[in-house]
Amino acid sequence: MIQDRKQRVRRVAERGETSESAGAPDVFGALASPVRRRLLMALRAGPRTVSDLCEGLPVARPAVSEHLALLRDVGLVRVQKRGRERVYHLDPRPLTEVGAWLNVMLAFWNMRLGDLDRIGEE
Amino acid sequence: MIQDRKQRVRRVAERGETSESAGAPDVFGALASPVRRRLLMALRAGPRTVSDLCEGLPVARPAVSEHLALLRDVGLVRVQKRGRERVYHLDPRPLTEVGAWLNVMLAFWNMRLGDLDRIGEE
DNA sequence: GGATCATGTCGGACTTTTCCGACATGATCC
DNA sequence: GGATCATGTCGGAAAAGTCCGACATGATCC
Repeated sequence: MIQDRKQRVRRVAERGETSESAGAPDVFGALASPVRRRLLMALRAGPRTVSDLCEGLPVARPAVSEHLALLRDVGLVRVQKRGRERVYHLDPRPLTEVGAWLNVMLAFWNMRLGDLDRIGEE
Repeated sequence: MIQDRKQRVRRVAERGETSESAGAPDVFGALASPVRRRLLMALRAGPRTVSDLCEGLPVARPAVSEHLALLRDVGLVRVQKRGRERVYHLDPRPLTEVGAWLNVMLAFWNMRLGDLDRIGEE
């Protein structure tokens, strides 16, 4: 999460930068917010409208709307118009990037589990 | 990553708040920074001193030092004094929290893989 | 002891994020 | 058409994050 969403979008639009060079928030950044993680968890049960998703959350609707926009940017959710509502669907495919990264780290763990004991607390 | 590290530490110290209520950065927040992810990846190969870890990174040493402090706070690394150096070790155990969270999300995916096709782009 | 090296931390600048109230848009209902 | 509902977006404030130069600390070496 290197940059403001508005700024980034503007820079990509005005100067033809790639999302990459403009510092697009990545999946890891998207998961950094507890609110966004709760949104994703809520969507696990099925598609939901924005109003539905707002319930039980500690922030007001505009904030939720922006969190959803960020999740949209990184591809974790998709929208469907339905009348005057927007229905959000979960799309967990970008999470495989996190999974892959994690596997690399935990592979190390499995291979050297015993090492942890030898690490002094100083 | 809800709060400034210095502030949080102060609040925990002065007012007896738990790390939880003071909004301690969690593992997800720790992984949000590319620099921190690179640090963890570098530590995969084995223990490293701070100077070693600084090489090839796009930021100066004080920044690296603070990133390491945050990783220490969430338990992803441990330190060992060795002479005038500090040797950092990887401790991937907190990553299991991320792994567990991810499994819940991806379980959904496996169970409803076909649904993705039916989601309209609008 | 004094010089040097490795590292942590402080002070402050700058950027990004988060959040909200207010307004804009577009669909629905009467 | 006008009222209403669901949602997005803007403007701006407040908080958090990131980064660096400068200084502090503590170990080593002479």
